[in-house]
Amino acid sequence: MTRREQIIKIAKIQFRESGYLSVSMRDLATILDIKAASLYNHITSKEEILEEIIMQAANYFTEEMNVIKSLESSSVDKLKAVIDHHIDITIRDPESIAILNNDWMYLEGKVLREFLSLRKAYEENLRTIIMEGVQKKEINPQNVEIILFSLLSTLRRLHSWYGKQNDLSEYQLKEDVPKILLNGIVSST
Amino acid sequence: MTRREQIIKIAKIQFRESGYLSVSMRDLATILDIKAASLYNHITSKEEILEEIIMQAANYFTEEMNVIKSLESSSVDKLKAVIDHHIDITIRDPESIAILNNDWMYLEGKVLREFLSLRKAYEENLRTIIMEGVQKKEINPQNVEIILFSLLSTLRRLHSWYGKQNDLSEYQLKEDVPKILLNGIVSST
DNA sequence: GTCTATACCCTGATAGAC
DNA sequence: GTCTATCAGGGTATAGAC
Repeated sequence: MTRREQIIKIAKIQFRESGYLSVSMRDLATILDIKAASLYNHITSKEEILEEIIMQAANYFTEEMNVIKSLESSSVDKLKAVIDHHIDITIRDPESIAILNNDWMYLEGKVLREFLSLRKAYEENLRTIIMEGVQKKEINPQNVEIILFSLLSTLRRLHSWYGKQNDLSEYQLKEDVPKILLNGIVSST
Repeated sequence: MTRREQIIKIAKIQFRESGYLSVSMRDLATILDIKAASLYNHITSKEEILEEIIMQAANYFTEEMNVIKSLESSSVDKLKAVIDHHIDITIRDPESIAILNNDWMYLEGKVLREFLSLRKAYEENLRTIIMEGVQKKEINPQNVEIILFSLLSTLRRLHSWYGKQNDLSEYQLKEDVPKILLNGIVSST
């Protein structure tokens, strides 16, 4: 692992734990047992670290959404694929997901605009899936925006309930989250 | 309105917009058209402002939960009451809710411990309501932790979809959010 | 109650020796 | 590639005049 990769690995852990603004370059350097100035031989700025972490995750979401869009499945199966994908990436890389969701607003300029564009496109694609499901009567004819909001709110916070102590297990996430999101809570009998 | 109340009112708006750490005392002072030093005649520290905003909201949640606990209703009606209450307070005071959910980790010492204690008790009470609902077969026999997580994730992010432009309306929140959270998305016909 | 002036600390980042 | 030394700027907060 290169020094650069080490820096980003440590930054992921620290940013997730304390937030981007609360972690200083000196903090990162101390953990790596070097001086803060030495970090700048491997990265050009603190923000560059944030950009790399967030945009890598954002691009991954975009790619997966493009795959799901082109599936020839029912709308509910597409929704299920979106949910499964969120769960998978949350289990595999909870730090990146936490940072993407908590600290994206500290991106600047062109990168911020690019991030917002990807995010908007992702939401728009998910909205389309839901709308088609309503049209085909696979999905209850309720407010599409609320369904979108409720789904994304839960999926985007998965990281905060996974990967620490006495939290949800991988099995629980994969088995029960899709059921509850799609089928609801209240018994229909 | 006293100067102190003015300071807290401005702080609520700014903290919600930019985050606690990104708003400086100089920022608050500039908006009030005074110098930063003058703020300290009305408050003792920046953190005191945060504490007042968050603990007021947290105590309010606690009081409401105590009312709901003692209702003689079905578990589903209690859940509905919890959801309605979140929606009401989000509509009435979105700034406080946003700050509570985004910036509670910047509380320190005794106040932080008090906050975490209230939060834990709130979750425990909600967990009990869900468990009783499962026992009485009002609620689907699925993982209680997942139901709790999914519900709280959505309710705690309501503020981010309300109160800016082209977002959810008050009517949409009150009408559709409870339905979707309780009854799910997928058509059961 | 507000001001000016300032103390003190921490931040991201750079220059240049080794 | 890491170091020491340092800079410029921003942060919270205080002292004391008015």
